[in-house]
Amino acid sequence: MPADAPPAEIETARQPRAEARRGDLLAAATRLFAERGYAAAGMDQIARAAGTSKGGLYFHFPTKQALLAAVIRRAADLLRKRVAAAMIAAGDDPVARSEAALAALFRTLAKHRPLGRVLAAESVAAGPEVRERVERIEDEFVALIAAELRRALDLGLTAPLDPELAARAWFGMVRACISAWAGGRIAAPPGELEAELRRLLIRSAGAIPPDAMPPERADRGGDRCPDRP
Amino acid sequence: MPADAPPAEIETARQPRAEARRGDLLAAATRLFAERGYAAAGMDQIARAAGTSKGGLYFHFPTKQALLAAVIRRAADLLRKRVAAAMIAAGDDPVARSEAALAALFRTLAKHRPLGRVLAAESVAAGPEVRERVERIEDEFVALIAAELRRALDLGLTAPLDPELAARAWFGMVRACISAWAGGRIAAPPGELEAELRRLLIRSAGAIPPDAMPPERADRGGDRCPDRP
DNA sequence: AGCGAAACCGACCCGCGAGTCGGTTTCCGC
DNA sequence: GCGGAAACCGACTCGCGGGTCGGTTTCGCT
Repeated sequence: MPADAPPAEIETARQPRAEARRGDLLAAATRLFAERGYAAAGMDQIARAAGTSKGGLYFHFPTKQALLAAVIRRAADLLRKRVAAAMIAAGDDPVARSEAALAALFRTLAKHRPLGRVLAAESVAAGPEVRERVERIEDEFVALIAAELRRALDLGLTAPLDPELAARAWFGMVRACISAWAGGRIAAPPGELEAELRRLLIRSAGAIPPDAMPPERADRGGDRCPDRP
Repeated sequence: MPADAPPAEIETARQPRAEARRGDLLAAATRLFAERGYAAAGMDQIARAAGTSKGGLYFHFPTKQALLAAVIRRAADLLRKRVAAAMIAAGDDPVARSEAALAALFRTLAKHRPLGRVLAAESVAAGPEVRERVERIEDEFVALIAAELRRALDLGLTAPLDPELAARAWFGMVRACISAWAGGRIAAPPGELEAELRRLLIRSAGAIPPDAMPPERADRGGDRCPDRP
C-alpha cells in the first residue's frame, strides 16, 4: 500500500496491433460501464463487444478494477488536454479563459457521451480506491476553475465570492446539465444549451463578460441595474 | 410491465415491532448502499448491520432491488415533505420560496448525509428500472424549481433565462456542493456554505433578493451596475 | 393457558461472473 | 523460413452472494 507509484504507469513499448486492441477494449468498457453500470457489465461481455475474448482482455488488464481505472485515467487525460489547450488559446482574460474552458469541456463531453456517465456514477460502485481517484480528478478541475475565479476576483471582475465554492458549484452545474442532456432529458440543441449555461455561470459570478452585450439588450426591463425599492 | 401500480404500494397494517425493524433495515441499507455501493453491499451484511438476520430481511423485502426501491422512495418522500412545507411557509414571493426550498433541501441532506449519495450514485448500478425511478425524482424537483423560476421570470424578477435549464443547473450546483461537503472536501461550516450558495444561485438568475442588500454594500467597487466600457 | 399467525432465524442451494491456464496464432528479428 | 516472444483464445474453476426453506420464537387474541 505505501509507495506504489513507480511501477504502475510504465508505458512499455507494445506492438501496434496491441495498442489498437487496447483502445478498442477501453472504448467498449467505457460504453458498457456507462450503459449497464460497473457491476452489471461482465468482462466476457466487454471483451465480446470489443471483438475479442476474455483471455485477450485479461492480457491487457490484470483485473476488472484495473480496467475501470484505465478507463477513468483515459477520460481524465482527454478532458485535461482539451481544456488546457482551450485555455491557453484563450489568452489572458480570466473570464474569456473560463468561457473557453467551459466550451471545451462541454464539446468534449458532448462528443463522448458515455464518458460523463462513467466519471459521474461509477465512482461508488467499484470500491473506495476508485472513488477516491475520481474525486481527485474532480478536485483537480475544480482547482483549475477556482484559480481562474480567484484571478478574476483579484482583478475586480466579479462580485465578492468564495472561489473554491463557486468553482465547485460551476462544476456541478455543468455536469448536471450535460448529464441530463446526454440522457435526452433536455430538448435544447447543444449550442443553445452551452450559450444559456454560459450566461448562468457568468451571472452567478457577477462577472462582466468581455464582449459587453452587443445590440439586443432592451428585451425586458430591469434585468440588471435594478431600480425598485 | 404494463400497469403494475395497484398491488405495489399497499401499506398493510403491521405489528409495531415489525414497523420498527423495517425502519432499522431501511436505515442500515441506506448507509451501506451509500458507503459500499449497491453491488458491494451484501444482503447478509445489511441484515447484520440492522441487528437482524437474512431471513428477517427477506421477510420485509422480497428482493434486493425492492429494498433499494424502498430506500429511494423513503428518501424522496422525506425530501418532498420538507421542501413542500418550507415553500408553503415562505409565502408568495418566488424568490423567497426558492430560497426556502433550497434551505430545506440543504438542511435535510446535511442531516442525513448518506441519503444524497444514494440518490446521486446508485441509479446506474441497479439496473435501468431503478435508474429511471431516480431520474424521475430528480426531474420532479427540477420541475418544482422551474415552476418557481418561471413565475419569477413572468413577474420580471429575473434576467431572461430558460427556467427548465436554470432549474437543472441549480439542482446540480446544490448537489455538487452538498456532496463535496459531505465528503469532507469543503471546509466551510454548513451555515456559511448555504449562504454563499444562495448568493450564487440568486445572482445566476439575475434576481432581486427580497431583502434588498442592507448596509454593507460598499465592499468592492463595480460589483453590480458595471460602468466600464 | 393455548392456539394460530406474524415475525424471525440461519444453514443450505445454486447460478453467475471474475479470474486462470494450457494451448494456438501472429508477428518481429535474423 | 524459423525460433521465440508477444498476443490472443475459450473451456474450466471456484468463491461469493442473492434467494430459499423448514424450523423456532414472539405476540395478539379469546
